[in-house]
Amino acid sequence: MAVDAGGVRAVNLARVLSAALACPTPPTRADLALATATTRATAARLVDDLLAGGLLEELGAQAGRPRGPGRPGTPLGPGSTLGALGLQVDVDRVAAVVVDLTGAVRAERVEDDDLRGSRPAPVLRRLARLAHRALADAPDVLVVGARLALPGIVADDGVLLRAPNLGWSDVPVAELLPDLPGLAAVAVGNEAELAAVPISFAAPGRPGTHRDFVYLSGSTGIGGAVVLDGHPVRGRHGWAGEVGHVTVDPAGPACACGSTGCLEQYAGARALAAAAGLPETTRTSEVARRATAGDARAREAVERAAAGLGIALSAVVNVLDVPVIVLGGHLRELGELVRPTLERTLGRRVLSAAWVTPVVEVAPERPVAAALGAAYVELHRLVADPGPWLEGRTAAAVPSGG
Amino acid sequence: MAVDAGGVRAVNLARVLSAALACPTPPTRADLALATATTRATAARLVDDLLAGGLLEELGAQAGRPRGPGRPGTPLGPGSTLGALGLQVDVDRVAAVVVDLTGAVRAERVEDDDLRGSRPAPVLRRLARLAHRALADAPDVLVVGARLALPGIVADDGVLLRAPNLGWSDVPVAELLPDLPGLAAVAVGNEAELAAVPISFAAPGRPGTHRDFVYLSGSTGIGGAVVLDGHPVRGRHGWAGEVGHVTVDPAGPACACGSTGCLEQYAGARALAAAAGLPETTRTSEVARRATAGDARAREAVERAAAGLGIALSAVVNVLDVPVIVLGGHLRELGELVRPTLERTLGRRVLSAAWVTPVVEVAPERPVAAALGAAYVELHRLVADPGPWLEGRTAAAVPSGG
DNA sequence: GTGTTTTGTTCAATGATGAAACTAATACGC
DNA sequence: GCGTATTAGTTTCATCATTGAACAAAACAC
Repeated sequence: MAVDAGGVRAVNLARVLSAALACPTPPTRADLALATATTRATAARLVDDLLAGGLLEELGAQAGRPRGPGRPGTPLGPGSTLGALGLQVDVDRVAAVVVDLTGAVRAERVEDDDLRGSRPAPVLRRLARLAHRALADAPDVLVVGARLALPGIVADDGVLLRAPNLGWSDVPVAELLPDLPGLAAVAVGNEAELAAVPISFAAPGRPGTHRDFVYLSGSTGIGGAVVLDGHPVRGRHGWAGEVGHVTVDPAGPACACGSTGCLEQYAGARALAAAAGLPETTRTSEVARRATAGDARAREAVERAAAGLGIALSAVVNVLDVPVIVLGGHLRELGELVRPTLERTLGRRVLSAAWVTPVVEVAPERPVAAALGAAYVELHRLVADPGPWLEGRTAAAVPSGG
Repeated sequence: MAVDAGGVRAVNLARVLSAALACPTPPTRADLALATATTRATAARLVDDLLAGGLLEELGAQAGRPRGPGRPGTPLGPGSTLGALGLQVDVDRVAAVVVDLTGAVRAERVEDDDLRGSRPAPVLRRLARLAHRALADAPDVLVVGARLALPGIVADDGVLLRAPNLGWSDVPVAELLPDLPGLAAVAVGNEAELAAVPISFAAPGRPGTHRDFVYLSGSTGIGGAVVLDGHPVRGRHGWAGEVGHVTVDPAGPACACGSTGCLEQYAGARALAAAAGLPETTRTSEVARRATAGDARAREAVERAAAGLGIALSAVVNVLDVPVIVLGGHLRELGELVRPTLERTLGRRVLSAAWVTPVVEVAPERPVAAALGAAYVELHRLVADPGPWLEGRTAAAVPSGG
């Protein structure tokens, strides 16, 4: 069973499907044959299987094909009947989204709330109710997987080891979460890592603008994700990305983690508010508003955050050679305010800046980015190996309902 | 040409060969069939091709096989007629080694010298002469590739952008290096990244003790390499691993790179010597000797280096989740002296240390580690895709000489 | 309306693996 | 010493997916 004829078919199914999803414009069977360096005969057979499985769909002939001589091809697109459930528990909200293979959000349920210091079990029951409703909102989508984004360190077996801002520790999330209809299990992942996925991908399987970047996330704390060559760097245990606890200044203020001078003490939402002379619960957008309006203390706080970010991110860039930094989470609000100092610091402290200057960008506004990314990841699992899925429902009709 | 029958064969050849090299004890055809989840018939066919190409060899029947009922199998081992040339230019030496697939060093030529501020062309000519002699030392090895390790930032096209300690800038190394007999081109790579390879691999294709670690290298400067899941993290342009310029303390001493408080200013060989009140060119082993002997300034210098390493490496571990740190280069000499402070700092500053404490190890003494790793990398290229090699020499006999 | 062009389909040939039968070589038991 | 059990390696045939070429379909262009 190393790689036999069946294995070849599985690989080529994935290749054709990936190529189809990656196409900026709906491809025909002939286009896919070209893209995957195979013959039209093979591409057509593989496409037929993918159509039967609902992974691809034949689009109307009008779908923006360039006109010209010759028989017009049949434009193909991702299937709209297959989707995944993305879940998110954050300090500010609970969310559930259903996303299909085209990238369309077929259902979105969000409940804003302050979940700092909450108890896991009730929150997870609430999340399950929300997920139920989202699934009911999209009855004609066959959901092939579910994943939950959590702002903390997650172990391989689905146990949340620690989410400092939620105040959760050693929570067996996968077990506690009530069963969802038609879904075997809910996978669990880190919020920043999952929120970075919609930056890497414009839609499931379709490359986004960047293949290599650091994404900074978070609200109170600062989480991060490093994406290289389109894949998140997860580390030995999947705990990579704790940019918030990189030391900015060993003589700096004490951090709740036991260390001193962590980035979080400079650019975390509470530290930022405190430095601006405001109550710790002040939203970052308010600090940014005051800094823009000319408030001296607010401006100083923002500068301090920018300098801290510069030092911590210089370490990341020096060690990982990532040319792009995307500011997400509450750091979005600071955006242009921190850019000058941040880019200047990077230019000075990054060794390779002489050849390539790191670029700082602001992530698009998207409160449920992590849930969206969670859904994408589940869809990518399907796309990466469609073989078993197709075998599992041979000759099965398109699902008629949830 | 996506994946056809020929592609299957290529993949399975690589699978069988990789499995054979990875085996701790010489495997038989039947063992390989088991290891690659294929049938004995297929494994035997693939092995025969690999034998014909010299990639595998049949060992004597006495090669440590467990005895028992049944027909004894034919133990197989890596071919001893195929090898690669590993080259190294360091501030302290020039080296050329020929390593075969078994991992045996068939030739080793080293010339110690101080190459700080040297001129590239003469050094590269000298390296070529050394390589010639090494190749002549191993006439019965067919050399399939060559790679040169350089202590600096290397671009994809083989240009050395900057090697601060050598004092080289923008050197088109691949062009300047005189041609070597029977070798099309010499690839170029970063010294730390290549020196880390023999830590990942006990022999070509044979896993070493660690799959995930940070390797610290260097003499004057400090280079680093991060290995995750057995593969070095190279970054967007291949410039990852500049641990030496991670900021330890933004208020620290100025660094030649233009920044302040870089790790190099704490744990670099010159900084270490200076902090110990010794001439900058003092070898690190001398500083270590004095510290061990009780010299107060030397001990302070070592402590300062250990603290700096702790802060910089905490950043690396927080961001990348690498559980093992291997001290190579001149940091080997400090070894046990820095371990207590280093491990303590890591324990305090690494967020995940509560679950997994990072381990600090000292690399084995091996002055030509980078050259060795360079040879391994070339051999791995062959192992990863033996198909073209086998086709290129169909029915060719074992080479009778260089 | 006819010719050209490109798409999609059909069909025999190719090539590698899988499965099973067969031969080879050793240990074990009597 | 000899037969049996057991495992290794080889041979042969069937299977399966791709390839390549020929064929049918559907549009544009003159």
